[in-house]
Amino acid sequence: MPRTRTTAATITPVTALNRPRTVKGAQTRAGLVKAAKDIFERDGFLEARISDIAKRAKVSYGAFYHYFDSKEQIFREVAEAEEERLTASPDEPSAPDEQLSPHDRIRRSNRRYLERYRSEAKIMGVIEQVSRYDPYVNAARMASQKHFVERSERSIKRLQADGLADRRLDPAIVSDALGAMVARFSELWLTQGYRSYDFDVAVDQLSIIWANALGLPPEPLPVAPSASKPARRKASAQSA
Amino acid sequence: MPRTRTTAATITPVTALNRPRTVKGAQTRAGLVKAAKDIFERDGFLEARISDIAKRAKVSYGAFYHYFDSKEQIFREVAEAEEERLTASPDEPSAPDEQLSPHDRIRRSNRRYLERYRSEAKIMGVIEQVSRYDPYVNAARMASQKHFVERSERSIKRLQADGLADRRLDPAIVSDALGAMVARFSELWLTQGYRSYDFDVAVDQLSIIWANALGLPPEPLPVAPSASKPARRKASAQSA
Amino acid sequence: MPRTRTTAATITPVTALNRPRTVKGAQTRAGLVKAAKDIFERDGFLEARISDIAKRAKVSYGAFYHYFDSKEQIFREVAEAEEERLTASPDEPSAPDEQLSPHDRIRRSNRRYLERYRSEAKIMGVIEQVSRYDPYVNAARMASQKHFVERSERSIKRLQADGLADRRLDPAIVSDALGAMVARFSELWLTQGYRSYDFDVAVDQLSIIWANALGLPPEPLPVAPSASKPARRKASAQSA
Amino acid sequence: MPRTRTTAATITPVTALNRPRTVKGAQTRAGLVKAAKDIFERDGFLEARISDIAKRAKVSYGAFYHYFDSKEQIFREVAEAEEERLTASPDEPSAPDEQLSPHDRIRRSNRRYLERYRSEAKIMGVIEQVSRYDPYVNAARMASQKHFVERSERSIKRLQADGLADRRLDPAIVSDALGAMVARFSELWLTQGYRSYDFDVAVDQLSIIWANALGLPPEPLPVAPSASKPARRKASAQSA
DNA sequence: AATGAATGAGTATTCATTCAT
DNA sequence: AATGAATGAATACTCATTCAT
Repeated sequence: MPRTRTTAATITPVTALNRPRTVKGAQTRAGLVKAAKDIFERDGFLEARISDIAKRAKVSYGAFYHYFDSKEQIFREVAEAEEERLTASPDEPSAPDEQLSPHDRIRRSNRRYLERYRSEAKIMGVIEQVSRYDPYVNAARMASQKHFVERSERSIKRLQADGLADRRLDPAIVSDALGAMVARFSELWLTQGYRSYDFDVAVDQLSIIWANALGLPPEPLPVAPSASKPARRKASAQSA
Repeated sequence: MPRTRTTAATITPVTALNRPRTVKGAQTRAGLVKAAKDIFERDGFLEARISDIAKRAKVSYGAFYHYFDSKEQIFREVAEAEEERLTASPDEPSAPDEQLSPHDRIRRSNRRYLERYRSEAKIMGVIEQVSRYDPYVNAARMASQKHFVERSERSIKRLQADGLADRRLDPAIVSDALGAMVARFSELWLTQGYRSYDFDVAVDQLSIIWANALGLPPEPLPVAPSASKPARRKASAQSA
Repeated sequence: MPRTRTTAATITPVTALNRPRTVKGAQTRAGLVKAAKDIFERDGFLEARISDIAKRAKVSYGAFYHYFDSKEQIFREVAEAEEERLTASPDEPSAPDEQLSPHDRIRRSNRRYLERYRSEAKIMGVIEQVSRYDPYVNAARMASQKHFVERSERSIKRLQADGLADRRLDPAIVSDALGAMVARFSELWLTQGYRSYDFDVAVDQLSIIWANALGLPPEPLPVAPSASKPARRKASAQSA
Repeated sequence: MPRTRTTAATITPVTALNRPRTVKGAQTRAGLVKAAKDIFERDGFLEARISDIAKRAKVSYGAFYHYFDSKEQIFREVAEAEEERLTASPDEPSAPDEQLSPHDRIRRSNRRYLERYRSEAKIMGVIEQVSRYDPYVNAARMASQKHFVERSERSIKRLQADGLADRRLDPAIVSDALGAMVARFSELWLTQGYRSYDFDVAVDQLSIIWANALGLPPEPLPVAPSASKPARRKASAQSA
């Protein structure tokens, strides 16, 4: 097929792709994946040319097809790697969850997501695009989203059981909705250049929305003994 | 150029090539738009063929180009019509806003959005797709989103001024975020078949999240004077 | 698919080919078929290039695909036309069959076949080639062969019923075998340049074999009253 | 040139690139030939992939090219082996030819040919295919055919000299034609699945045609002294 | 002897768009 | 207004063959 028709129907190809069996082969393959990501970031999926990928990896046209079946396939590999990165456990063990207040856990989780999204914003934008017509990429996107949503869902259930969260909330829908909020907000803000916010402010605001939405009791003030008006906290939060 | 690549750079003016000057011409043009929508719904933007559109409109190849410059252009027209439909004022004048409680206004607004999204879910899915690579369509999508967001923003400001909404909230970010939540939740649920929810439950839950997020004071019970526990309200809210 | 893989599995394509709807279109299409035959004769099927066909027909690349789906398809059309030519009724009504002796009918039939095969020997050679890997072309080849075989079969049955042909013969197998003989002999002689025979001699010899094979009684001498030795006839037959 | 088009012009010498010098090498080479035959039988020549041949022989890509120049070359070797098998002298010395009647010799010869063709029908079909575009394979096919034809030709001459065969027959043409008949009938019947005949019946019928064609005097009944009607012989012939 | 990574020329095919009628 | 024939640029993909190890 001379022209890639990005069809949902395209099922996994018959031709098995070659797994590299030597160190050199593994390097070549890795180089292709790296090059592909660069090209996809630069040109988007549709405009990306296999020839450009091969050229940037400094290998021949054929080398590409030695390891990959198609542009779709290498993109899926790039996308999967990104989704894994997005859901990976943090490198530093950090404070154990138990020590943190619900508010802090929400904040930490949102910050982490936004930081990771931002650091790979360009390719995330392309993944968002492709996920709308490649069911495979969409599945990977969904799997990653599910990771966050299920964590929220468990957390919401626990908070409800503890009498800390609004009992009217359906944990499944609410975690979907809040997950959708963060994901779409990230895309809008970080890949589509829609308005520009201060990073810390955005983290803070999303976290307030999240905590409020769950109906969490007001957060005890971090350090100072008194100070009760919410309006005051705003400033301190933004400066964080 | 025999073939237009769907390039982000291609931003042609909206002006249609030929405005029909006769009744028959207007019919032909309208038939093409109608046919295009059907084909886009069936095949998506990338897979849609001008030939299929012309065939379905029962006109020739050339007739298409008599009225439209390109596939992009006719899609933009379809997309714009949808966005307008989404943001249109309700047909029935309904109760004046002033009469409604903030909670009810939120609920009504969410219900209207979800209803409209659902009734055209198929083409909305395609618009979501195309908006990721056609800046013009994206602009239309954003304009429609802005419509909702700005309304929320004004509303949040007013509620904050009235001491009814959490003052820590930045109205701009929050309205963006909540708008993102509803938009993305709609897409996930109504076009990507991700889980399936009861329509009324979904409206209700999104509205609770929204009201909670703004920190609105608890809603007075609709009819009965007493009954204070939130848990009880759940049932009545769902039946709304 | 950038490279034609001549696969037996290739089923009829989904894309309907365009039927010409104007006189000009019909001319273009016919020109392509003519050009294709020339190119196939010159280069064989595998080596033939669509671009060469289009060039020779003095139309663009796209014009080819306006009327045909693939190289296979246009070849099939060329092949079918040849097979039809091979089995077509003679232009001149000629002497009615009833008037002819069995020997003469055999001779006339063989002559006609060989003449027709010879006049299109080049393309027949290509058809023989392609019929070995394109089941569709093979089917056309078989259909034409069947035409001759069934005629022989009926004839053999009649001759057996009349006591003129060897009753041990199974009409189906024998007509297949004699049909195979003439077909393969034609290919060997006329397309593969295997030995070179005088045309009339070849017709005569094949016809003698055929008549002998059926066990027909000796043919009464054409003109002369006596002369009984077969050997003598040879000369006169060859000169026919 | 990275890719050899199967061109009629490509006539490379038979000399193998590397004759194996060790036992192991000879095994590898033999394994490749065996694997090649399997793959050619399964996929045909055009669809056969060197990679599949190497895989089936459980050796690497490079090993193939250590022993063979090209796909053409290994096919030629496979084809030659088949043609040799087809023309090989029978294993059992059998009754000396002199003892057999002309009818019996014809029958024995046809039976042997059909048996051998049938036992390797799959690869014979591929050889028929390739012989139409590889002149080298065609030459091998012709050589084998010539083997039979020349034997027939000598036999016909002898029978004519003995007054047993129709003197009008030109031994060269007739042996070509009858050889063509048996060869093509075999292909049609045994590789193309055209009708299906009982093996013994087919041998018998071809032999009757052959004997009749030569104008041999009727065969004396095998055992019994009397019984003169030809029709009766059919049964006994079939049981042969 | 053997491995398998790397090469890259060669071509069918698509389909938006133009234009003569 | 409408037809539909004609255009042709653009590219993914194959796989025989080479070659460094």
